[in-house]
Amino acid sequence: MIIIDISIMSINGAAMSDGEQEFLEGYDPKAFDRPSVAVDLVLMSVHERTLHALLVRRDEQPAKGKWALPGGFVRIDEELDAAAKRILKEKAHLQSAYLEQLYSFGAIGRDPRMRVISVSYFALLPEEKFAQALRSDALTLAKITTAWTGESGGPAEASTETEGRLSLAFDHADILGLAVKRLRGKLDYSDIAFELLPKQFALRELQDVHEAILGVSFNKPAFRRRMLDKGNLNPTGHREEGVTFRPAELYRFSRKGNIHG
Amino acid sequence: MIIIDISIMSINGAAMSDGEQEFLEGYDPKAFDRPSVAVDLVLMSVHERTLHALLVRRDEQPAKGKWALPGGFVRIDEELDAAAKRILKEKAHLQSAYLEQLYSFGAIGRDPRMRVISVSYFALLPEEKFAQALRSDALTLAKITTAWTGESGGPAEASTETEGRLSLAFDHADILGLAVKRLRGKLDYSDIAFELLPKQFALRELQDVHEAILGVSFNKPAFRRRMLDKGNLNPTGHREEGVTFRPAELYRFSRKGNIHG
DNA sequence: GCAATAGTGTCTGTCAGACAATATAGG
DNA sequence: CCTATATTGTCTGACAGACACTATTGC
Repeated sequence: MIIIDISIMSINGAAMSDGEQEFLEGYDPKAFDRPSVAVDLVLMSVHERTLHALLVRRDEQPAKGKWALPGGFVRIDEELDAAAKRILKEKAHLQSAYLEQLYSFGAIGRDPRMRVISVSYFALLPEEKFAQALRSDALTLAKITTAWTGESGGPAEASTETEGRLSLAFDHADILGLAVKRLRGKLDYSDIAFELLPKQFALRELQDVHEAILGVSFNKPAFRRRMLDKGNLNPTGHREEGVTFRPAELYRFSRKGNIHG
Repeated sequence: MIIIDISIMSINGAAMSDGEQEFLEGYDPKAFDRPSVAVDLVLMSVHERTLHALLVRRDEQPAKGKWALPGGFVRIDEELDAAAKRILKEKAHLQSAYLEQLYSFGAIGRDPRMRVISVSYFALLPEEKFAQALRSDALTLAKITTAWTGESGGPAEASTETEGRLSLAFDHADILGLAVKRLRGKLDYSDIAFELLPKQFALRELQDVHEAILGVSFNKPAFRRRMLDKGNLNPTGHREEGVTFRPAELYRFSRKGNIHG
């Protein structure tokens, strides 16, 4: 048995009006009992031409020893986005990242402790920032694969060189799968690809990002044209360094576009 | 006190390890103060070539007298989707509808009573079903407009013939706006347009739905070709009735497509 | 026949894919 | 010059928009 003191349920609110009090008393007590709300982050980047995510090893029950998405409970006086940012700092040691709310997972048995509703976020990072996050021992960089392609959806698998396929905690394989689906879906009509690249990048790097995420390969001249015709890539005049062949021009993304006149 | 038998916690999955069991017995739920979790529904349809939504007049504080999205609290032993379906039945008197989770809103002061995190859903109905929902006096059919078009986003406005522009409760104008944005975004790559039409419909009706939602008008032959070329519309052999001009062929949507050989 | 809308055929501009050709770095 | 990759140019096929044309219903 678990014994829960219901008195904790009313500490948080402002004073209630009479009408409200009456309204609440007419309810089934189970309707008034509250779930916990958590935030889980899917931190993704492209590394070695493959989609990767950051996972944390659980050192507490439940699912102790398994790999999980970095997450934590939302505080009673904390906005959802603020909770996501806090977890980004606390668990991944990152000051900032592109963050976007993904989906809320609320299946009854997803956490064996109690009813937990998890608001998931997906986060995108340029590869350079992964190193910073990986200073923590508890974190690993896992390769992400899906059995499906394109629209369909479903869970994703995570694996590392040393451990092979990882067993993920809770319903985190589903969350990961949805994050991949969303990423694939938004890639070509939004600007999120640039969140995965450094400030300056070669067009080939941009193409690698697209190919890694969508799992397809593109015709190079057509891809170049398609990207440049959008009018939001500006050549910097700088070139790649340290390559043994012709160095590529580096471009910079600018949100504004080139519409003037 | 509420006493919960922990046996209900294990319906979901594999048996728990010894360590997990031990952990659960020592777990103190008081450690976290919890927000309330609610579900709000954006019930939409196309009526008289315009996007409309179902709103309910609040007869309780807070925001008494204002119009709001039909909603309610999620019960502690209820899945999120199940809560959405329950509210669909209780508040809109509808047995079924296309339902899809939209976004979770958790701003601190969005509900003056207490911290409420609202998981919003958007629902699509064929116009015929609106009549059924409107049997309740508390409900109204409001015309939805947005100051923005296309991708940008922002709040939406609701209005009726009798009351003009409505003042919506809480952050419901934002939720409505996001629902419209999602609907516009998914319209041409998904099958959701057919959720807004009866089983059999004329191509002109399908075009009306697209035009009402996107706020643009299409070239008729091009629209026809685009829809028919997808291969998931089957002519029924039946025709429109009660029109004073040439009656249109009625089509039926089939998810499978025509891929055979 | 007339009005009104359904449905078809054809031209054309846009754009992505294929592929060949040229450019430039290190050696 | 050779290798490897960047970058450009040209052809072509798919497809949406424009628009003129034909078809069918009630009156």
